[in-house]
Amino acid sequence: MAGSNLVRTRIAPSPTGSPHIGTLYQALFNFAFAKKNDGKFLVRIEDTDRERFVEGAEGKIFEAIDWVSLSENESPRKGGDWGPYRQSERLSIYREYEKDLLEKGGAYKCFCTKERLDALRSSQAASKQPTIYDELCRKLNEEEIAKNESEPYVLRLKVPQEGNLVVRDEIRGDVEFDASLIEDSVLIKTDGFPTYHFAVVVDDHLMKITHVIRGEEWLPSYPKHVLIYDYFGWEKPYFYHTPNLRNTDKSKLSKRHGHASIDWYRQEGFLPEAILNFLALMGWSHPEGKEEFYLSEFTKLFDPKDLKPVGPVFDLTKLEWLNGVWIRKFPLTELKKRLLDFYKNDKETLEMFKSSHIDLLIGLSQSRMKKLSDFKNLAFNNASARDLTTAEMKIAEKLFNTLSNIEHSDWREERILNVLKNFKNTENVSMKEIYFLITGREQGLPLIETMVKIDGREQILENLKSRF
RNA sequence: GCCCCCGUCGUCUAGCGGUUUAGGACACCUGGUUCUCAUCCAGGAGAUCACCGGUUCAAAUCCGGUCGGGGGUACCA
Repeated sequence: MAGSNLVRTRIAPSPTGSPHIGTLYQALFNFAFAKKNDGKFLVRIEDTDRERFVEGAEGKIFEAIDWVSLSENESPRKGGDWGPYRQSERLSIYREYEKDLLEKGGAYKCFCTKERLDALRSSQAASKQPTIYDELCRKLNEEEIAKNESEPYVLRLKVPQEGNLVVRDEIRGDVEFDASLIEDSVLIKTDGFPTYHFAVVVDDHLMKITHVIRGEEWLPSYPKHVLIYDYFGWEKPYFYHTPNLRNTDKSKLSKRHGHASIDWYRQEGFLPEAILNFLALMGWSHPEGKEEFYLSEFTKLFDPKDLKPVGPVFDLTKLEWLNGVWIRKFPLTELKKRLLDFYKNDKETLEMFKSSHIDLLIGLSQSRMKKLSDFKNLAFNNASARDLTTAEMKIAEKLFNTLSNIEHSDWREERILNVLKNFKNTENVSMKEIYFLITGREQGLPLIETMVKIDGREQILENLKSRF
């Protein structure tokens, strides 16, 4: 490819809001494939839309990339040989290639005003056949080009008026388009900024991208990109159009219907490992049918051509399960680190981490957490779920008396267990009820261990007494 | 409307013409372990492979059509 066998991939996010989970999805594939081939993975910021530009959004994209450890080799922040990596800083480059394209006959200047364009486009014939509209427009502009030379214009791609355009997608095979149905798209806007179509091609070529792995929403405009490559006489990279992640109602994963923002997953206490693992399972499957694997393993196995073209529904329930799997997989020290980081802005909870029992609490919570956010409630919430009924109060009082009979020095696990079992039989109550009486909760950390190692005799007795 | 892509349990998927009574995972249900819950273990239910037609001795697997879903149709990406 392009005079070198070094694989180079990229993601090209737009700084238009909080980073989207779909960006991570693309990043994962591009990162993995580059790594597999000892290539380079880069991040290019596509900030050509000044209307939708959001200050600070770029920083959040990199924050997300760092969070999941999909670190890039080249980018605006890391630099590289083929920068700048921000499109807004490449305007002069596009201008240069505009001239080139014009000379090669691949594009033309269009001086049409918005009004004239709308009129052309809305004519009945043109609305069905862009070719007609394009033809009119080309003719008008040819006549006017000399006298309008100083007026603002738009650069438009010259799409053939007839014939088929066949493009190759490495996942689906050849895809055929009718050229007469493709509009002469705008390549450079009046504000001097390029549109996506022009900028991607120029940049991917200049940045020596060998494999373009991008969302399937680009498939319909793919022939335009190919046209540009061909006009320039450039070698094309391989293209893979990945399926889009879907909401439960099958629509494209959006902020409206689902959880599209990476921030949300982070705030909920999902682990980067689990998210990546889960994302890898969308459209791809492990050759041995494994469900849980490390990024490093995925990186060795992944080939974008194995991707399924079907848009997968993003199933939060399975992600939660997988997150639990990863939480259980961690050694205690690692889990503690993650927890500490997760609660770093929650002063009150952070204070609780100073408890001398913290390691025990984490250990006991580990198999009971699906998300890091579950820990707080599991380990530190002592509030009763509800008040006791009068019948329960009677039993609670008996239980209190029974427990009180255990001497402080005898407050050991096996002793308590025996007493409780005995109580259960004589009073004909279930262990579940006893658990509730003592803890005030329907479920939670193991009862006896917490009674001995965490709360202690006095605390338990005091709590129990307050309930009746 | 037009163009393009897609269509296996509710969801993620295996399957690439015969080894398939279509396999695994999540979720769900049952049982076991257990001081509650969870973990863990064992088992169960769940898909006429969207539908119709064709090719073939043989089709979830190949072809065509229909329907359904998604995406695109911007001086947004």
